[in-house]
Amino acid sequence: MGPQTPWPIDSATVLRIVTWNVNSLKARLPRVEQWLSENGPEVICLQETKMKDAAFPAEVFTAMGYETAHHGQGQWNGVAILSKVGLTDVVAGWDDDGPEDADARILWATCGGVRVASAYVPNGRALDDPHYTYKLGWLERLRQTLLRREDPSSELAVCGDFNICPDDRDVWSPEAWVGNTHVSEPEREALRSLEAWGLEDVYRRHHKEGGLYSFWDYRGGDFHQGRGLRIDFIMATASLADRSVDARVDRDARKGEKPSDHAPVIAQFD
DNA sequence: ATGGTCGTTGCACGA
Repeated sequence: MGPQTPWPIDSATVLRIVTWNVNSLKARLPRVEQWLSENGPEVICLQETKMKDAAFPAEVFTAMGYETAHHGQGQWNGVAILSKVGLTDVVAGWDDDGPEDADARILWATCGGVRVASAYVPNGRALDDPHYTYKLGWLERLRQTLLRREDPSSELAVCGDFNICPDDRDVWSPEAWVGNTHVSEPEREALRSLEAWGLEDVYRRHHKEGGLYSFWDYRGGDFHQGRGLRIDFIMATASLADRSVDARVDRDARKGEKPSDHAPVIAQFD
């Protein structure tokens, strides 16, 4: 299935939500523009834009029919939401009473009646690295934000790069990843805690088998060797997840000239 | 995974 293949077939489409870590929107703009012109999802969440708000090419997306919101900082992080079905009530960052977070990693907006977050969860780097503690704290802060501000019975989707493999099906070699970030029990427990609040991994609802990934390291020919991880999710509340009719990863977007190391994850809702 | 690349920016670090 190439990006030229119509998906979904047509007519019944009400809402398609996409999440895509683009690993620099500046470097990726030609690929992102091309992909949007071929796929035209109603809502797309981007991560790792790696630019300041002033550099965000809103006009490119406006010309394609999208309203946009961007929360960036500069050379690292940065998240965006593009929507063809309205974009209101934008919240950039945490907007709580907690400590300042220098990293631009989360952005909220309401699109077509759905509360949407674009999230770039910290990588963690290593289990003994302070960044791993930051990662777990960041995930708990997300859970607290959901508890305090959002209603699990509403239609809501937290979309993004979670930098966690929920279980061993999501890792190309669980043996090779023992002792690493992305697969540790505290990270997996943090993800389960978000599920306990009321979120569901929409892709996993529709695809139960292993070996289905959304990220492949640039190094070592990992993509062509099939060495990937599934770490990018559309996490939806039950009322929204129940509307989902399918989900897929566009592996073709990982091929070709100057690809991101992540592929877009797409969920379709009736 | 031993590392193997690509992105930022600068001569190193993050993923």
